[in-house]
Amino acid sequence: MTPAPASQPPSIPDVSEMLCFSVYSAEHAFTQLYRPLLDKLKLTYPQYLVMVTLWGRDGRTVKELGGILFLDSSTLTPLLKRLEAAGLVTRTRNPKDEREVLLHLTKEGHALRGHAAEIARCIQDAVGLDGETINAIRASIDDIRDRLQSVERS
Amino acid sequence: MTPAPASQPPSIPDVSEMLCFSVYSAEHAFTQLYRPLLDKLKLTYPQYLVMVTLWGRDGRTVKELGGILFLDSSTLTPLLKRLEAAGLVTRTRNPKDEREVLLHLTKEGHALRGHAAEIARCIQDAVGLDGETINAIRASIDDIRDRLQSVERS
DNA sequence: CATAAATAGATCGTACACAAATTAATCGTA
DNA sequence: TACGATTAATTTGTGTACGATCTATTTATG
Repeated sequence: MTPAPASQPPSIPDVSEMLCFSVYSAEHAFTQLYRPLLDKLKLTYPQYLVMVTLWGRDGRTVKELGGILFLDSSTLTPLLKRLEAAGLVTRTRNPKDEREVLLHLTKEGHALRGHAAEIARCIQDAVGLDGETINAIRASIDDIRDRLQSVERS
Repeated sequence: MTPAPASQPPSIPDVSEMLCFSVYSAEHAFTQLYRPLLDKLKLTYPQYLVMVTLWGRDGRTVKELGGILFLDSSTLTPLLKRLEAAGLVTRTRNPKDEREVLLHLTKEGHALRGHAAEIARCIQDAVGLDGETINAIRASIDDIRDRLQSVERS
């Protein structure tokens, strides 16, 4: 007597064999690895991504930032208010178009950049793969993301 | 005359060139693609992952489920209570060890499995890559996840 | 067998993440 | 130029996520 009839009608793959779960769990692993490193800077991982974007270029609008990070303003507004409260960024309305909010790094915000470079090195070491290999994997993942996004829009 | 002095002291890569961001944004893209499909089942994406795990095998503890999905009880308890309230799972203390909570699918929980198979097909189509290619990428991502996790533990 | 240590869940506080609704400013077109 | 449509950001409500803490139960050790 078998303990259970193997599996009901439509067979669903094991969660560990699903691509979406690989991505989901890898995302968790990155977040967990970043957490103790970012704690020293009093930044969360999404806040860090925002800071990286602003270190690249200052004076962007919330909309532009959201376009880069694929985040909506309802996520960014409270996050940016926390960064403002922490003294890392300023949020000012664009005088040319009062609908827009311009984001600028403060002196303290710029100063964090140095520590962030160390963190990037830590993460590189943790992944432990050469740049060539990482770029190839990154290209694959970006390809999948773009495919998913093009379906979303259709 | 260059428009800006290239970059301040330590150079941080563009966010779009960071592996962690690829994973982060791909995760978003999956969530966004799943959302309208799962809305029909009144499930969120993390709830769906829990259901997939339970469709694979019933009667697990919260601990076991968390081990598979890399989630802890403070995330799973409220999520499972919502699934219970939706009539999809039951949560009962293990009489053999009252510390544990056993998770079982209800008839309604089992019934959803059929719809889920359709969703899996939709996602496959969205990715639009053959199984061979997907498996290779999945292996790469899982490898990175495992590397990150082994560093976390050390 | 009594009590300390370990374990499994649950609770609480903080911070994303997003849909839907709201407010304010700008644009398009008659 | 008036005014409806569009746009940018904010607010609100729901649902993850997780660290820290707490409770209840089981296990280990004297």
